[in-house]
Amino acid sequence: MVDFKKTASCFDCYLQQNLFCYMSDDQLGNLNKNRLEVVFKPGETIFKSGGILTHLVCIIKGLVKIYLEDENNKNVILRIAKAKETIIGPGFLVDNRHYITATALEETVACFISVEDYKEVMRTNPEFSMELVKLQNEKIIRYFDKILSLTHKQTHGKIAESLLYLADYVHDSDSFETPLTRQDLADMSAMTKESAIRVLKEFVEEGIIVTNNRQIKILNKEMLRKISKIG
Amino acid sequence: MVDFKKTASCFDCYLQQNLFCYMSDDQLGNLNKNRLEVVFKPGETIFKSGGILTHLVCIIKGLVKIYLEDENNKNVILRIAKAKETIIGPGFLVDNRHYITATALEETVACFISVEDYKEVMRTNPEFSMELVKLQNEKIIRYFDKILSLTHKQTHGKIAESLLYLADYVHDSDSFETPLTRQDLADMSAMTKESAIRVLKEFVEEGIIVTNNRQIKILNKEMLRKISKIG
DNA sequence: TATTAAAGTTGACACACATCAATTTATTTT
DNA sequence: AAAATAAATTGATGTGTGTCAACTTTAATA
Repeated sequence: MVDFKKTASCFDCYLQQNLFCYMSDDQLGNLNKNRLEVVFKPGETIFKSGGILTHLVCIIKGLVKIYLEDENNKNVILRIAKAKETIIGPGFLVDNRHYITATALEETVACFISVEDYKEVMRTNPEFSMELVKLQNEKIIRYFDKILSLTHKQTHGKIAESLLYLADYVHDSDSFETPLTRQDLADMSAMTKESAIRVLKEFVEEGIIVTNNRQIKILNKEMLRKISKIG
Repeated sequence: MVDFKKTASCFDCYLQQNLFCYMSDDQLGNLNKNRLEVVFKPGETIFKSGGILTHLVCIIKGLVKIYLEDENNKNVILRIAKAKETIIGPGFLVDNRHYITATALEETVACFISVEDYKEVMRTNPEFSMELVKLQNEKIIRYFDKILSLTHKQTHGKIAESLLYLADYVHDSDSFETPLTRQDLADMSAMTKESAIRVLKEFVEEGIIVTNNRQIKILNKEMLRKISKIG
């Protein structure tokens, strides 16, 4: 029997998340049968809010912007997903609709796994299901944090938080060139792009960061943390 | 063997949620052994953010305010839980900490079921786990809605939404006496109590609602929906 | 390289909402 | 029933941030 754990790169991702580690070769083989890989160019939509959720998406390579859209074309960016993450929209097991939109920020390779296959694994593998509940709960914790900061903090605190998120989570460095536009930064922080630009400018003037278009370097991280904390 | 489905009132709640419907009498018996019921008076805390999550709470009777607290004692009310609902905090299967605070709004009877017992059921009952993922995902969908309205809508839209929530979900009537204070209404809608009061006053002046302290009657629901929609 | 489009930047202005303070009305306690 | 506490209300005021418009810079396209 083929060792899918070695041939299929998306399974590497799952294994790293402890999601598939209790799975038999039979189960993996079945998953592998229907899965498919797609390459997305920057700006392309992977799936769109309102659409039908037929597959779960595992990111093999790239960076993905995950956001909410409202009626007035105003967006809230929930998070930036990286390689080895699986995007499981909340429509899964509910109404099989997408509530979030996912677009590629850079060239992205995504692996699509059928919802039905996923459900079959859940039926036969309790550990897998528990891991899934855990993953969803971790997301809920992040959303709680987001709700608090978007509602209670003002512009400086919110931009500080977004910069820390980019450095610590997305780019893994205090000096980075981000594919995010100023509008994206504003959508992450629930404000207008003009406000985002003005706050960034102030941070530069105060020597907290240096910017050159999308190149951002954090000089005083402690201060950013403080600003983020006090709001 | 005792029919726990008939003797233990909290199991009625679970059965109504389809959570325990696939469970054997053995499994129910085990759950029943450790469970305990507690009565809370209005204003009393059922569990507190930051505390250890040792039990899941099923509300048998009453009304519970579930909210987030930040460092500056500002709260965001996420939802009002009613009888027959189970409160499963996101710390479950993650770090066993509470991220939300739950307080009784009226006399409330709560049934506590041990986290370990719950996990045991998940291990032996895949349908139960899937139902749990579904419940968590339904919550995430609601939180997405909340994030959008709290960040994009202004005071009138947010209060309109809160009033509709109270009428349609909490009190099941367009005319109700709510245990929520004006401060609570403000915390639900992410604004100050003064703003909440002023918006309510305008709604009264425009003939959309009638208020007498905590007694609220919706006169023009269509208008409320419209205001909520346009923000 | 010229041309067009998109993204970024800046300033002037308006206003929605928070803040603060004072007062009235409810609710609880003695 | 009186006193004390908590909740609700109202007005005056300040300001943070959105809006609009003009302009500059960068990136994309012909």
